[in-house]
Amino acid sequence: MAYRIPRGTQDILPGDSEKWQFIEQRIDDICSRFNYSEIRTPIFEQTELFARGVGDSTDIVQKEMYTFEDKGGRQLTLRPENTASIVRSYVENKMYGWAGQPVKLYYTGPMFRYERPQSGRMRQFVQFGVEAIGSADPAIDAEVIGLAMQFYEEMNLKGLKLVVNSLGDKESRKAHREALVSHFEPRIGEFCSDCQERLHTNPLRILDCKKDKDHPLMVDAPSILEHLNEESSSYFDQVKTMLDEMGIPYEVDANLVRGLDYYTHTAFEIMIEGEGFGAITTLMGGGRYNGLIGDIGGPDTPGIGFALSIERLLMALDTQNVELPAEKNLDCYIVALGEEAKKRSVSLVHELRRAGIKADKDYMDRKTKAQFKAADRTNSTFTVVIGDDELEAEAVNIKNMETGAQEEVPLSAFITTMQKRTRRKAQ
RNA sequence: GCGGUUGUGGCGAAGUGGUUAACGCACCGGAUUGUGGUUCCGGCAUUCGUGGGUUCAAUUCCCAUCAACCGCCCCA
Repeated sequence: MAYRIPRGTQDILPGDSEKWQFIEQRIDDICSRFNYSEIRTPIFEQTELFARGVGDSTDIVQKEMYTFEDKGGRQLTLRPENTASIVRSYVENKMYGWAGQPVKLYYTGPMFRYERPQSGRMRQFVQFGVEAIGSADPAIDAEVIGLAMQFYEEMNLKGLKLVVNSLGDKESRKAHREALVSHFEPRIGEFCSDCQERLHTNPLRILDCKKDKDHPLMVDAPSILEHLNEESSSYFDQVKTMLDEMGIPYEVDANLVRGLDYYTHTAFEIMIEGEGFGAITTLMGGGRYNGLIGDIGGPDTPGIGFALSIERLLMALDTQNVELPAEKNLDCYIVALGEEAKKRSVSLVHELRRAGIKADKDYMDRKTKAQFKAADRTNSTFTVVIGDDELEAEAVNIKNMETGAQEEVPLSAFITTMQKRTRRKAQ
């Protein structure tokens, strides 16, 4: 084989594409109920947007971006996530001036990260996410989290765990950061090289380190929750209270940090428990990003959102044996016998389709028996036989594939008869 | 970037240093004329990821390379 699919990408073939379509319908449906509108932004942006938006110290920016230069010498990057793009669009299109604040948006589309592919991790993967921009009401935090939980519930996924934390506002984060530096600095030499780096770039992420998680200093490391100022603390309490009132169970994890720099206040993740999942347990991640819009050059505006991977959703559904509709079926398959009938079947099948009927015919010059087999494979409700006898009689033979019953119908009444039998109407 | 496993027809999967590379599924054809889902019969890899080496001989041994899968880091 001469050409291969690029590493870390996949073809979604018939049999699976129906599952994707189904999920996409459910996304559109739930977002419409929550009053979120779809936004579609480009698949690539200026590299600088991600570097600034996502954060220079993040793994995404440091080692995972697909960056290239175009013929005009512009530095561009395939989007590794969508929030930065949406915020760019929000600012560029001056959405802060729109009627109907907050602006509530959702998207579904491919994201790109240069990673070693493995279970649940691809170089091109599809995220569904929402962003609510313009409101600093804890109720919108609860709504966004509630939307994510409701989505999984409607997909019949079980064993989910919602984890929440607060990263506080700028002031709280600064206090926490200083506490972290003074806590770790004296013994930073005992930590891994990544953590030594993090001490100055982003000490918060030391808490997230898996290598050093058993180090004695980790146990009594300063918690962000202890450094929240009154406003931040009260905000977090309100979000939690609302989740309680909505009947959404959650766990507070003070070490939940998230890998992107822009988060403030509420951060959350949905994990899945259970076997057969490889190394991946995070299905969705999100949080509030009150500084981001300002960082990107817009007015100081609060925002919150989440993103989840469709691939991981499908994996989860698969491990729990949740069936998704994938079967296709046809109303009518035309079996044509003889040269004359084969020619005639071309326009016949077209007429059926114009009449709203799902129809197909043989294109492989198969024998009678094989055409019936093919009809059977398409799960067709009816088979229509047209051969020399029928042509002579100006009629067709309609066979019900379930009962085996056949009836002769005049050609002139064929289409209307099929419409009645299949209850289809012209489009 | 590092580590592990694997690489035989459309798919699944045996196999051996030496004439024609099992088997199952799928597919195609046939079992008296134009009728499916069962059964029976027949067909379907000059070739064993790619390149090189050892050998009289390699799909089987060695080396390299590529790819896939899984794991680490981190994430969705």
